[in-house]
Amino acid sequence: MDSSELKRAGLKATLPRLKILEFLETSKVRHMSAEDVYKALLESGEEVGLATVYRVLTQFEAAGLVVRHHFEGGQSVFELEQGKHHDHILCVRCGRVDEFVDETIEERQKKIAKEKGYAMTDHSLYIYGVCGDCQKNG
Amino acid sequence: MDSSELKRAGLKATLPRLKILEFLETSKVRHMSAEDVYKALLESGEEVGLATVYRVLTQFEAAGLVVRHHFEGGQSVFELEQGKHHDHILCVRCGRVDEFVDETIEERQKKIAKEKGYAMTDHSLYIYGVCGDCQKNG
DNA sequence: AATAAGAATGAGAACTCTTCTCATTTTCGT
DNA sequence: ACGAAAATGAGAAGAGTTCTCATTCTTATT
Repeated sequence: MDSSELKRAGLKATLPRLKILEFLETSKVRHMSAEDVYKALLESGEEVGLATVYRVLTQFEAAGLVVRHHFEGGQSVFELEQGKHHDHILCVRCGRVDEFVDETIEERQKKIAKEKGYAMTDHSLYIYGVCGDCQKNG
Repeated sequence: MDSSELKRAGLKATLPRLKILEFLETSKVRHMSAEDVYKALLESGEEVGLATVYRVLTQFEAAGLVVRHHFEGGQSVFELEQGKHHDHILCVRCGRVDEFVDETIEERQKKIAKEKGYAMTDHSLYIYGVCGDCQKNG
């Protein structure tokens, strides 16, 4: 396990943090709730408390290692930071998540914020729909 | 009090529903949580249970009288339906909420959904920032 | 490598928002 | 006005998340 990423983020290289980071980096699923991370670690035999998972994910978010999303459904979803901003389109049927970037939308948002007199700090855009597979399968 | 709106929406004209609807229609604040509605009714001497407020707002949403938003911060916020779709820009400092419509963004969203193979059902766009007043005052 | 000080962890309590349960009350067609 | 069906209110319960605090781990220093 490599602790340099944590150190670079200003976090001590503790075992739980290393395990969580490693899991996020090796998982094929990119968007996970705290509970998802907790369960996955348990199943792979790692002993990490749920409170720690929440704490660590929040720290990772503050450190910019991870991005937190508020998809519909109430619980936070975390995603490894990949450097490039993107928005999400999700399937309301199966929960699938796809990503996209649209420069035109980005520009319009900046324009709107300026027009309304806001200093824009952030934005979130979610498109909901039924994905191709779910349209076929009923 | 006018019960025709409720009847039109397929809901019995009960006292709690009338009071809640009237409150939503006369309030100057347009975006309110269930708790906000509950407290406001209490203060004006109306006896309505919190569970009923939640239930009724959810029914109003299903009936299309009201739109539910998931602003950051965990709790649902409700807004009287005004016929015309719009998105929101909110101040992270004072909580102020402004509305906007941008046809270009709407179009791009449809295009993206189509490209990704989704049958779009809905979308949510929130811009966060610091409003003009808050920029001046610190 | 041992130590000591401070930070992090884990278990469960606690908290917030929301929904559920069910006995009681209200609505509305007749 | 009556009665069946629906709605309400109070509190319990549930989901997700944060907090508390005693114990354990990390790391800088010997």
